[in-house]
Amino acid sequence: MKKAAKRHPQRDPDEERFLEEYRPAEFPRPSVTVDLVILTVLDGDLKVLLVQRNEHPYKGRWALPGGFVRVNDDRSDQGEDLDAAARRELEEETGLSKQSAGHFFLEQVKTFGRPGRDPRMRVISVAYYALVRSTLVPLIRAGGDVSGARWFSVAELAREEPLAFDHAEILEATLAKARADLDRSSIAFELVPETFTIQELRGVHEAIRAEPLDPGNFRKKFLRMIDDGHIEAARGKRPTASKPASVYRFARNAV
Amino acid sequence: MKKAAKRHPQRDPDEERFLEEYRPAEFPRPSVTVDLVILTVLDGDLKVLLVQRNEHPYKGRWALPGGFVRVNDDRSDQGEDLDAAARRELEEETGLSKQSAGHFFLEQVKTFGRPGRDPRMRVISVAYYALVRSTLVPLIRAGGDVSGARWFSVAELAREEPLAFDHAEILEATLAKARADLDRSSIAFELVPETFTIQELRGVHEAIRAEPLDPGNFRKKFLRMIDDGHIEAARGKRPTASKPASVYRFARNAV
DNA sequence: GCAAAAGTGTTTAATTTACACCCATGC
DNA sequence: GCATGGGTGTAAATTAAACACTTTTGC
Repeated sequence: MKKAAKRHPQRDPDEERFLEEYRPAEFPRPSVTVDLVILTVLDGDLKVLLVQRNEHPYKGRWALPGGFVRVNDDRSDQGEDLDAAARRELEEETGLSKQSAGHFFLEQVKTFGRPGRDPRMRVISVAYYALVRSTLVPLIRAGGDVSGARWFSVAELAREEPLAFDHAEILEATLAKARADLDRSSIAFELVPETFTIQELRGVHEAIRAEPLDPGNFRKKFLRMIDDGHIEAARGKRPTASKPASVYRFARNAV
Repeated sequence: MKKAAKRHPQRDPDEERFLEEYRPAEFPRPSVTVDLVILTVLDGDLKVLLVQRNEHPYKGRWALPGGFVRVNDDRSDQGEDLDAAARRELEEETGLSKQSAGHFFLEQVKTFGRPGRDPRMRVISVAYYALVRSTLVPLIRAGGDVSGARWFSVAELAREEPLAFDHAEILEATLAKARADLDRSSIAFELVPETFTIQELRGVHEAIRAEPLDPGNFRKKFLRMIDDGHIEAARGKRPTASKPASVYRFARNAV
């Protein structure tokens, strides 16, 4: 990150004067929020964290957690970055801090701004999705300062109660992106423990794609990832209902 | 589109009263703009439309076209949709109207909101990319009301003058998305004429991926798309430097 | 012993990649 | 006639998909 003062070292005096005298125009502005789709895979089931609204509008409905992006027009401090706002919301909502729980996967999905999506005022919302290891889930209920937060199975959500605002649409777009990212990026490793078995990783893939995968074929793909250096063997075995399984680790230093 | 009055038919009187009395909070709000990455393929070269800034900041630099999203807080009219704002900008910038030139491909890329990206004030910008057939390009110069607009070869841009704001970053993210979309979606057809030859389509792929493709192998993939019903033969031949080539058409009615 | 899941192998088809080569046309 | 690029074919390597089978554990 560059310091604010050094951001435009090449600025000429003419421009300097322009900016000193500049006053933001009086055009109406929208509110801007970040909405979070926080996902985890628990018992082979894809789950999303929702909060219940206790104010109008959509009072009583379940909604994605989110909040306003902190902004202002001071030249020396224009507020927080979008990513920072999302990360702040994530930590507030889960009660997990970067220190206590390592890094979180967090990525922008899309921005939603249909007029009328919030009846109170014009709100434009930047949607992010976060992936949380199921090993951290038990910590969340304890730490979260927002009561009325609950994990919902994504599969069951469809036929349960409708979500607030356009959050069903946001969730849908996020799932589509997550499914696409699954093949192209390493997001699956964000949802398994530090070390994991082949079947655990397969479970994550199955949960996100919402369809079963052939264990034998998945294994072959997995072994290929070992050859490519993306995955490496770890020590120990994982006890299962039957034969104990070998555990592996994601090789962060991609070849 | 639903009518505003019917948007929440289920709203209860309690909520109705809440909304009547609701006054938007006094939190600072950012300006929100849309920035457009307008792409075309001309002579096998990927090009982007830029405008020269004639005001501070970044006076004289080249920038992506863009503008403010029109918003307000009236319950009956909260302003225009993000997609609509992008489409309006596109039509203003190119001088092409939907009527005169058919539809345009236009899709959201990502939202950029780093503090300080605009030194005047806090600006959050939703980036879109548009694809324009090269057959329409000649119309653009004539119709565009913005003078100082020019097509730049994307390949050459890197070593030419730097862009205004964070527009180099926006362009980079857009190119990455376009390359990813190329395999998964039918964007290539947005950049060839209504009927096209195999080589013309290959030229588009090569321009976006910035690398040559084997003509024979590309042909096989092309023929497979015919088998799948995505492409169909069209009447006529296209004269070339040598043997005339068969022309095809994109089958909109995907099977 | 038996169920359950780990782990292995086989077969077929489809796809990718790297080529060589023929053929029709404009000049 | 000959260069140019359209159009065709071949062979190896990799990947996807379907499925049968063997092994090791807990109970």
